[in-house]
Amino acid sequence: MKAKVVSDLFEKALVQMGINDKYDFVFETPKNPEHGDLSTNIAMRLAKPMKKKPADIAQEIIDQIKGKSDLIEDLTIAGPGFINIKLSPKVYANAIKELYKKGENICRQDFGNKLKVNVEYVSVNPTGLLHLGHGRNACLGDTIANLYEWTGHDVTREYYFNNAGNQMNNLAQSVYARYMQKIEGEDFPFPENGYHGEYIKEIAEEVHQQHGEALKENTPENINLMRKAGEEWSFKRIKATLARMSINQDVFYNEDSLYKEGKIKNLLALFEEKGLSYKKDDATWLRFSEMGLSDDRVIVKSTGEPTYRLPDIAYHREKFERGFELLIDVFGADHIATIPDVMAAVKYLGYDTERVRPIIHQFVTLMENGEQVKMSKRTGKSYTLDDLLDEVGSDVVRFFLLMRSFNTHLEFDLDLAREQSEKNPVFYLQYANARISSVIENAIEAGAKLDDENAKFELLTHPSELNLINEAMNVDRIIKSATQKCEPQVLADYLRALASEFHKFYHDCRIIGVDADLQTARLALVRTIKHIIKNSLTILGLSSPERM
RNA sequence: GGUCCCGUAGCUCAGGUGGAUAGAGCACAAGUUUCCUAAACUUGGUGCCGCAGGUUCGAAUCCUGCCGGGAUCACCA
Repeated sequence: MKAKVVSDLFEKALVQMGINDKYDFVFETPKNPEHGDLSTNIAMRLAKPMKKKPADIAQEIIDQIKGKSDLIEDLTIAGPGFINIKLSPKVYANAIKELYKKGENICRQDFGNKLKVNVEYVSVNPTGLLHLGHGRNACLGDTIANLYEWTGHDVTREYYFNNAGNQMNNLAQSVYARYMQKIEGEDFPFPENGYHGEYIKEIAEEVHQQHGEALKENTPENINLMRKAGEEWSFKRIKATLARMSINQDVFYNEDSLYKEGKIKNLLALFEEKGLSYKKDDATWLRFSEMGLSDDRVIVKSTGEPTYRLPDIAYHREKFERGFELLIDVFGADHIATIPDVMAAVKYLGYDTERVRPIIHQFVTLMENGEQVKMSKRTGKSYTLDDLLDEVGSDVVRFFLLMRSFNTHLEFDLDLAREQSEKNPVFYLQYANARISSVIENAIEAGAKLDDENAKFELLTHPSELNLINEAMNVDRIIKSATQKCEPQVLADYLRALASEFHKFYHDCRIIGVDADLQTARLALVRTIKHIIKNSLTILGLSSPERM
């Protein structure tokens, strides 16, 4: 935003100097405020092609620009050849006015051009409850979807699940065993690789309540009932847990429909037709070795069942066929190995892999008193996402899961999360919003009028005001960057910086009761800040309480 | 062994396309409120940026090799 103000001037200056080629140079905000509001490395970039000293080039540029714009107060040469630019306060006044006009639309952008985006996340099979890692996946996916929505994309939130196959059999047999143990005692054998979670007992209990002892025989029909019961029980709770974090997906895509609708068959036929698959040892193999990967892999087992790769590939193809132009897949680090296979196959099928964006997030560990927590103290069972939501609430869970870059291992500090005080970073943000609400309320009571597009923003000259405006000016860049990087952490970090500038401003500058014009300008400023904070919190999926 | 992620302050982590004196939160210490919410603000300091080379005016950032931690490498999903 700031750079826009000066870049034209610089480009004109270069033309004046007879430099018409494009060179790579940047404007940036110096870390050290003594270096001005903006600085550019242009002179250093030109030193080599022009065969002159950076300082001399810088001086030439400065001579060209100086005095030509009332937006620039001063230009100086510093360090190895930087040009430091001191902007006139007018730049900030213009900027905050522009932001103020956006009102509640302030975090919205439209660079998405209605691109059809599919964000797939959570996607756990209905065999149990959600845990912390799933929580990270869910919050990431949901927030990425929010970001894309706010930037003008046409977003579909999707959940892909599989309620067939080995794991579901396993679930069914586990429920059956618990059911039988209930009737015949603890000696009834439990399947070796069964699901040991306590929740299986709950499911068995429900089955028992509903059917009594009628399902004692290990028949396919009865096992199928167990499976259904387990699936429904799990899905109900998964959805409920997600809803507690305000996560509601649009499409629940069942892997099974790929079979029912012949998508798997079609794909197999296509692979065969293209000579990409072959039979060996009764299995069907895909020639990944011809797609740039090292080894061929089985896609249909000798038993006739496909491996996970086949439906995964078919599913991606299906998403493209449904018209999506960008596929974002949110996976945990344990899925890392499947991605190259899918990508290679998708590419070979003629789709643009640039349009597939796998987001692999690292694991989460829950820490308490410096030690890893695996079991819930209260229940003695393994720690679920619901347990965490019970303890600290959705806002804290979401923020903690989002405040770190997805590709670093995340330590969830339970002690800090439990802290209902200023130590908790979530409250720091929400408090800024609540403070502004309160000020606005008081201002209205005192008879201040709020809707003033003609507010005299040029009166905002206190360093704390300028710093706050300066931070607010970054909002578009941040939202865009967070979206393109699929990195909510960028926004979370920005929000903290913005809240910090706000709190400093609040401390230094009174709003109500100062000179009328200044009061109007400051009210307009804090309302703008409030919109940014509130919208950012919304994008992150957090609430913005008006009072705290 | 191959592939991916990570290694930055006591701890947890940031570090837009390479830039000037590497930052924040927490923890620790001291202070600020007759005045719009003190869940706030102010002050205090610590870094072989894992190691070693390379690229260049300039590297925490890019390249190569190594070391350490995590994940993953099925006719399991």
